[in-house]
Amino acid sequence: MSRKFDIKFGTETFKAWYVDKTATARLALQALKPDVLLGLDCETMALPKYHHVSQAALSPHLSSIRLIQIFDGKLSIIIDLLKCKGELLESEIRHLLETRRFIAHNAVFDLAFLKRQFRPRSIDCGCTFIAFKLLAHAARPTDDGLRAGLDAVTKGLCGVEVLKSNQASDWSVPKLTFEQIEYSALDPVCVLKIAEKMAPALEKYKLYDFYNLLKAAQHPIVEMHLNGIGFNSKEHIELVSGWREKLYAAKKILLQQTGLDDITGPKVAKWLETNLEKRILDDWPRTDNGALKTDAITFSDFGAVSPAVKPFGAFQKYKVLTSDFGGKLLQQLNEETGRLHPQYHICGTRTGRLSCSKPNLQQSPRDKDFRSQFVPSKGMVFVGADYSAIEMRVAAEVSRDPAMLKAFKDGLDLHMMLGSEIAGIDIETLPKEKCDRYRQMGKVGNFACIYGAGAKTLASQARKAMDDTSITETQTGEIRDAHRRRWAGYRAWHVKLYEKCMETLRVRTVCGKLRRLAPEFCYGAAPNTIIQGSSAGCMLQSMVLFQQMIDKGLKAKLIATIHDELIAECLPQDANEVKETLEYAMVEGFKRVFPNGCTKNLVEAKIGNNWMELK
DNA sequence: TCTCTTAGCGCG
DNA sequence: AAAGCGCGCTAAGAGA
Repeated sequence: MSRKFDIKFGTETFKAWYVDKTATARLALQALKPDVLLGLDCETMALPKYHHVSQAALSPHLSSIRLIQIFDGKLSIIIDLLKCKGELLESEIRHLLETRRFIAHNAVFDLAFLKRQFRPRSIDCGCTFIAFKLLAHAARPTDDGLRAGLDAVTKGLCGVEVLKSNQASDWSVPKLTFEQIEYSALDPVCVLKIAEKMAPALEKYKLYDFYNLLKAAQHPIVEMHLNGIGFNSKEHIELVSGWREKLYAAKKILLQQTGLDDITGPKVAKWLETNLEKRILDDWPRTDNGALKTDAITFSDFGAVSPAVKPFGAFQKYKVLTSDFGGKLLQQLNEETGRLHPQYHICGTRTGRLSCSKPNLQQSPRDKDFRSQFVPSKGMVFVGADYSAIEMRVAAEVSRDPAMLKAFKDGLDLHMMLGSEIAGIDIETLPKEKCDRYRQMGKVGNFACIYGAGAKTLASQARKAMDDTSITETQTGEIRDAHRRRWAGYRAWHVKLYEKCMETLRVRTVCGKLRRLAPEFCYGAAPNTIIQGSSAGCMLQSMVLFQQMIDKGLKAKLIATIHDELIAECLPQDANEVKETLEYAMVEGFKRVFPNGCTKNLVEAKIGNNWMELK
């Protein structure tokens, strides 16, 4: 039964209108004030056939929208889509979505459902969650204790208490309680109210340009989530059983050697404490709580001095592979699509990168057999590309180091260049058999030193990367010095940035994201934020551009992004066109951030039948 | 039994 | 003078 009632937001009172008749729903839509920004929220419910799936209501493939709530500043309408149906209503909602401006809290969630259910050509929708995170990162040095839920933000910005109990309630019941309806009416009100509070702050911190980029990026990001990625379960199961065998073999040896009942980090630490010689224990690194560290780098560092610690490394590798990537992925396959549907979190990091979860595609092992399990839909191919040495490129662009800039312009190998500096010999005269080793040292040096790593960190990194426990801190101190000589302009930029940062305690990426830093982070995190964050901005721009090409008719789907890599899929006969378009979008995305930047050898896309083949 | 923290590790 | 950074996920262990 349709119902009109009053709702209170603090001291203000607004009208609300719950509608459960199709004809009335159309009247309610027409009652919305024209031309104003609209607060938007949806409540979703699992489809009956997926009631057994936990959290099904969060997946757009396993559930549908129960309520759409829209607030125009005076009136909040709640349309019950379980009761209101029909093509006419659907086309009117689609028209509303295509022609009005909206704002929602964590809009990517609502957008995924709205896109699937109403297929609008586009939706102009801002996001108060993104805005809140941007402001938090600009104002606070850490995220500790930060709550970004709609209720917490409303309390924080407007001082108004709203119960969020409705969010977890069952939205699939045939007849909603009045409480459910009342609270659902309030959600879009909260969104519009906090948006009004945040707008001047975004202006003040000069965050609007970056906010608008993230707002645009919602579209490709929702597409990637909805599209998902194919996964070969059969091959995966075989690979994992191989890992398990290796794990058990390594475990058996260790159990015999140590006499322990199980091999766990804390137990191993205790065993080492009682079994290693004192002179080794004195040098062994410890955790914050005083226990012996039991990580791979420590084992690799001490493998040379004590043969007893060597077998722990291999065990750990397979322990992680089986627990993180064995079986867990299969559980996340979507029952409706049979695919993985990772979630990308806009503003999920303080630098401006995306983060990813359920599953986190970004941490997939580089193992060939593993990556080859990610596949296109039947009859399709992958087209993928990554930015070549994007962080070094951005380091060159922001620092204006003449040697780095020239190296990119001439298409040279920057790792080899640092390698020859370390060797103290010109590249041409460097003996062939020594080239690989020095290049690898140069690579480790380039990646660690731009963020201020010292000899100690560098030594651990080099020992692991080069599988050589004999590398000393004296040697890596020389790598650091060589880096400062070879890229002297970069060093000067870094020092200057550090000094400025210690005064302002803030750093801004080229794309405009502002980050507040604690003083102890001004040395390493400041250059990292600028370089990593601006690189991420290039990718955001390129995703937006590529999706625009798709909207204009390019026959492709966006599938995934892994920081500097973008993957699409298409029919084989369209692959060449898609490949060219992807390269264009990524080069253009870089140029949006660095209009005069060097794009030589920046991107080369590949066509393949699985993720591994794109490398 | 559940929740929270710590240590460790996968990736870029 | 010296200082790697950014995530998400898992198991183990501690505490409520």
